[in-house]
Amino acid sequence: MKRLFTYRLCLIGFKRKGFDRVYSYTLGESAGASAEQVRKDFSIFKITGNKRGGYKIDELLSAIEDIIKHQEDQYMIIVGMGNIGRALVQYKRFKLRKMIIVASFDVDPSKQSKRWNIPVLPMEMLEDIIKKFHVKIAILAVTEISAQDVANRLFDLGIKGLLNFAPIILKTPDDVVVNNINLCDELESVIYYTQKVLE
Amino acid sequence: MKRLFTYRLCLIGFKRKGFDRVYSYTLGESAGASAEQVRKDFSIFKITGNKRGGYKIDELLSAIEDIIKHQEDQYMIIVGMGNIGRALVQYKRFKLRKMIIVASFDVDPSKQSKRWNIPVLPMEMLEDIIKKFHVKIAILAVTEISAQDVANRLFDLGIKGLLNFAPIILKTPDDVVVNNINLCDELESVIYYTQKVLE
DNA sequence: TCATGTTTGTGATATCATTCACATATAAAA
DNA sequence: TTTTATATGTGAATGATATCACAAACATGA
Repeated sequence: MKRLFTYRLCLIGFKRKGFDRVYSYTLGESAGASAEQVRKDFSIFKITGNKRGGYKIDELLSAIEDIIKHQEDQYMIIVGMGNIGRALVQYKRFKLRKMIIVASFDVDPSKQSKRWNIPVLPMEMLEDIIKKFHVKIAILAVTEISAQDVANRLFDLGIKGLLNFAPIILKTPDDVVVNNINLCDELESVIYYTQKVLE
Repeated sequence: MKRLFTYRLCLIGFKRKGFDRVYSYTLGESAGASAEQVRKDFSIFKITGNKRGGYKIDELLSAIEDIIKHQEDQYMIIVGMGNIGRALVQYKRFKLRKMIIVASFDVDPSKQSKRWNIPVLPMEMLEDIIKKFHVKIAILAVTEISAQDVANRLFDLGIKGLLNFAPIILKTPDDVVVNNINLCDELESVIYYTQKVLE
């Protein structure tokens, strides 16, 4: 599944370079997987190519889109307007992927201005917005101190998917999906493997 | 390896809550792994607990630190002062983990002010800084258009580890470690699994 | 001090993921 | 049209990870 996203990325790259076909070998090379891996992955999802001719990039891309599909706009909120929250609010790429941030929230009233393209609201308005836009997905970018409390509140209000930037493993109900991004750990992992490569 | 970071996170959490011991079951529960998994992981790294008494959190933590170890400060640079670059420059947590961002870079002269605690320099100064601080690790937060070019330049200047936020799979020399973070994909993956959980 | 219940540490086993190997299809060239 | 070289698609083999099952250790309470 993770690889599907990588393939898509590579395919977009190939398309930009003017190709209209790829071979499992080419794609694998660029995505960091073996050719067989690529073909197996596709066969699992019943994506089929052309013997001898490889895969047509456009067909492949739309097949992948179908699997990852959410054709409709996905409304989302961001909670926590610190460094990361602010960066994400302004991140333009979300819109291209039909991911719409309808509002952001922060406890700090001084952050509740409308300097950004998206309103920064007080926490009391969480319920209103979530109900109004039927928000199911939230981005959590608060401190680790308040992360669990805020998360609980979001779960109570019906949030079912969370992208969590707080450096803490949240306790979550079974029917909620959480994806943790810990920037320090990601960097630390780079450092670790770099040191290993350098013997 | 990935789990080691998760364990550390959980252990810090337990410590904050006042515990001084954990059991494989407790830790696994909180880290999203089975108890056996936790013990196996530890046994691989020769981390040993106390039968019946579990593991002492402090000992465990320092054992994990030893494995992930980089006791010395790690000097790093950030290239690209867009939304993400700016957020990372201000991200305070890096310092706590001995990861020091010595400078950031951007092609856009208008961004080369000293508003931040860290200087924003023109690309021409890359070599100077990398040489001066013996920088081996870089964070890439430029657009996908220029990402490959900038990356190549960094590799030429001796960068061996890269945390890449550009939505592109980079071509890299064998002795370079790259860790990709694609925010859209991370969010999309949340959406995907959330839809799945909701049947 | 001893018995007891609990938790670790780890081979054996099972599950999952990747690679191999090759039959099959087919685009392109002759 | 026929040949041929090249890719796919997929079972079988291998390798990697996770779970099971249980003996050994030892805190704790009687």
